[in-house]
Amino acid sequence: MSDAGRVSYRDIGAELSRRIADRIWAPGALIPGEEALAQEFGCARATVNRALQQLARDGIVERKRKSGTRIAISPVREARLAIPLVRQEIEGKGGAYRYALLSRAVEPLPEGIAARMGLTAADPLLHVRALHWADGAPYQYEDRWIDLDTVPAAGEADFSAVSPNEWLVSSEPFSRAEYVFRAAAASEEETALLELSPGQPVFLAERLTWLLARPITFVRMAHPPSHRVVTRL
Amino acid sequence: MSDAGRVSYRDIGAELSRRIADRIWAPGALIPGEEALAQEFGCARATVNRALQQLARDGIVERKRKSGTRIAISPVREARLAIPLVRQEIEGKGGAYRYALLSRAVEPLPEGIAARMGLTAADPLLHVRALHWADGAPYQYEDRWIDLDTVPAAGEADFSAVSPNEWLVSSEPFSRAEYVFRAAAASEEETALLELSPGQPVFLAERLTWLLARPITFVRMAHPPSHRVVTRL
DNA sequence: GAGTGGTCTAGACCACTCA
DNA sequence: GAGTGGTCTAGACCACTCC
Repeated sequence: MSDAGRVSYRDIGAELSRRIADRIWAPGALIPGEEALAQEFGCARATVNRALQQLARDGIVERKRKSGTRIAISPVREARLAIPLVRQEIEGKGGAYRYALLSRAVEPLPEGIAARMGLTAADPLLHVRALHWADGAPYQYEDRWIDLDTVPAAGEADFSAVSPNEWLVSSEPFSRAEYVFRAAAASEEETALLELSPGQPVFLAERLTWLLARPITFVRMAHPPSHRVVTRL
Repeated sequence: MSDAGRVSYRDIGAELSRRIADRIWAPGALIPGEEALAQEFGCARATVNRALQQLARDGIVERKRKSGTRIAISPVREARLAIPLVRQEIEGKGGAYRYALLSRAVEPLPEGIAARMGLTAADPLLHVRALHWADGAPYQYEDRWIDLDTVPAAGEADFSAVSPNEWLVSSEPFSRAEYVFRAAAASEEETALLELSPGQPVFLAERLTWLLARPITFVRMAHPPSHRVVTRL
């Protein structure tokens, strides 16, 4: 037995990727079935299957039963975007993290945010505003609304030491979220808090989180224009 | 045999997720080994393994040989960001797509971009500028540099009918790409082309693509502030 | 050394989809 | 109906890591 020569799903994935890159199989082309590839590589079909499933997850190929596996025409590749806590994000870059609570009050929900959360405007929600610094410079202004019906325990938390970001993650770990990234002109408040010059834009990341069908929190995170969101594929 | 009652890796993933959500296993906790879970669920270890690998990919658990599997303390969940072609992006939303080439010339590479591409400033590269519309409104201004040493065929393409975006995707495989999202004040050119009011910001997506160690292309895509990048997790 | 996850195999049956 | 991928099994051995 050639134990050392055992074929791995990585080997197969690499070889298939090479063939695609080298245009041996052009975009749109149908490639051999799993059985045939297993024979060619001298391995079990399950091993080929695993390699192909990975390529399919990465958007390199498209698979359909009965039809077979094709090279994706336009590689709608998916980027993976890690979304850490602000503190981890800053400390991960070697920066010094500082946090301060700006305000905390139960207030009526503004209409625009109510619509996005699927709630009624003027419903009372917990409104928390906070600022995060990296190395002494303003890094993120956090403007958050929390539904106390869904997360009653948030009513007891005072957020002066632990940011609502971290508090929520550690108390409600498992939920569905939607992120929106966009650019906007900085409001007066944002200009002041982030120490911007007038007219500078902000980078906005807005996150909406649900626990099952109930909204937990909506947060708007404003960053100075030096902010970068980086991803690789 | 209860064929209908066969246990799927999805069932196991769902049940484990439920236990995590219900805090039966708190963040940081060590969960039973694969062997034990396989016995509990009455299935093969491979099935449990597949479920756990998926949870690990999603950042829900962390696995280490010998140590076992733990619930992730802070779910640094990864968002998946689909990166389609501009045309697909627009048509996928039901919009009418239009494209026009603005300019195409071999020019010396500006210093800032040369540094990011790992090239020497003043190297001659193909500079292509183009505009993409959705439903008659400017959607994206594309400002692209292409390394003709790596992609000589681009010298023959005229890009008047097919955007460089689509041409490159369908003719040149790439091995690695890096995206940067950020906000910036619109330049005069961007203000004019995207039909913005003075002082409005733009949303920038910059993409750098390599074939092995060689840079293929750098592109800066500027969108009006109405643009949204949306992702779920 | 020993425990736990990582991977491969050979075979089987199922599920979807095309013709 | 038939072809192709999707999944599960039972068993085996390997690889990493903690002690």
